[in-house]
Amino acid sequence: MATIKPSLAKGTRDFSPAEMEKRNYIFDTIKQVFAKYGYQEIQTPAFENLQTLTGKYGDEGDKLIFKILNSGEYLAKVPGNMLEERASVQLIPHISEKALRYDLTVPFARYVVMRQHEITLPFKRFQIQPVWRADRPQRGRYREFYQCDVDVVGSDSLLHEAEFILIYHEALTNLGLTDFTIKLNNRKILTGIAEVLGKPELIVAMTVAIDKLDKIGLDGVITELLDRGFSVDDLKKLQPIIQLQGDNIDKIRQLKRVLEPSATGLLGIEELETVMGYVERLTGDVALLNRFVDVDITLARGLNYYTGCIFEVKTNEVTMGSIGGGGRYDDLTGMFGLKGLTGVGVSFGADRIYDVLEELSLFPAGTRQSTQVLISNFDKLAELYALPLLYKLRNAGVAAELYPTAAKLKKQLSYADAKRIPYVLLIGEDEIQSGLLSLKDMRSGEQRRLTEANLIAHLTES
RNA sequence: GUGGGUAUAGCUCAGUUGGUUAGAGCACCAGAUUGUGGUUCUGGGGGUCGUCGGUUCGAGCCCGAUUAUCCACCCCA
Repeated sequence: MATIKPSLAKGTRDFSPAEMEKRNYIFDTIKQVFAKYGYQEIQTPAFENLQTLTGKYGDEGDKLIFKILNSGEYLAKVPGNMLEERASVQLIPHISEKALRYDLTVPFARYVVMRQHEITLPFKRFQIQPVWRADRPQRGRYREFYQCDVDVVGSDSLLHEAEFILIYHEALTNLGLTDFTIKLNNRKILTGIAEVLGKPELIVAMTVAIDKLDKIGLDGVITELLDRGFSVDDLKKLQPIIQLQGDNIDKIRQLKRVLEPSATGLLGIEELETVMGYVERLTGDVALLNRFVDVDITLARGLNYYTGCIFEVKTNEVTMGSIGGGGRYDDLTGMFGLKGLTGVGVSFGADRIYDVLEELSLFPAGTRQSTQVLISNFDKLAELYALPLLYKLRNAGVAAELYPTAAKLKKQLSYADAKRIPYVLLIGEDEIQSGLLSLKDMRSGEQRRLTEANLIAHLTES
């Protein structure tokens, strides 16, 4: 076989031992918080039936799903002249029946429907697995990345929304982040605004436009809204809402006034108040809400499916897209035929959080070394002497390894140094004869001679 | 899908208006030290200058194409 230059597929990464340690630190920290709030872990397959995934993420989303080519003579089944016409999109279902999962929420919905008779509602689950998107990679955007999802299905209590705020706050704080914003909105408020303007059918156009406020500015938003069918009169009403000022209480007060004519809009407001009331009651801390939570009606993410509260988390310490997001779906499982089951959940973007922690140097230093003691290898005799000791050390719970060949001592010590092994045990002729083994502390450089029993005792307590 | 930047050693990069043998730091290997790493000193290996074509007496440098990669937009974690 011809050799080829080794390279990674676009948007993917290898993880070295050092990187895995940091990644696991993130996963462990997040997991611990999830578990504390009563969520249980599940996993689902890396790929699903294509049908399970298509049509769930909008037209744009469908394009970004990695499809898996059928096996065998996959072109044989393609009907008629589809091949000559080169109609790619129409061709896809004929040549692909499987695809890599695009997120964790849709597979979870499928899981819930398939297991509806065995799960107890409300069902609280978390899931930490990679997802794949055929997006163009750039800063903070990968084609393979991990999501850490936490969802509850079958409960309409807004307590969950409140707890998600606390989960975000606790997990991110535990990771060392100090300045981040949990943006909060509610789909019903957006619906209400469109109703008040008398143009409920334009809600999507409206939210897409005002979502861009911080990117294209007020003038840009106004231009876009006029293009999309809003009148100058509408804009007069809209403008004060888009540019809401003040703290959360002030914003809600202003919104209430504007949304007076819309029952749906007022319900959205009430939901936000309930959520924030829960957070306040749980923590007894109003400052937490003021510091980390920001009611932001320009937040419109995932509008296609969210029906209640919408979340998005951004760090203010570095420039990075959102590091988390989520919301409530009133009909999470409806697309799989199970009606009337509500779901709410949020997600952490572990890979982006990694980049943020790296940039801020927030990873704890040298969290854990793999091997505690390296036994040197002088010659065959020393090796034979060392083998039973190696076994004893491991049985005593000491992570130990024997250098596999009788290389120069310099090389063996360099190996220990590169691997940050704190102790090296030197066993040569003297040591074998006296039974006193030389233990070198690699950090201080000090060396002491110990009996086997003392050595094991020393290493197990340190 | 749209727009821009970059491509030179394993890594990060320098390389003058186009001119002899393409450099540095780090990393790696060896020696100084035959049983002592990390520090120091000395030496060494390693390059189709992304690829293909063009201009020129002469191209790492200029031009074109192509590929890869990064950044921004759309969208998203």
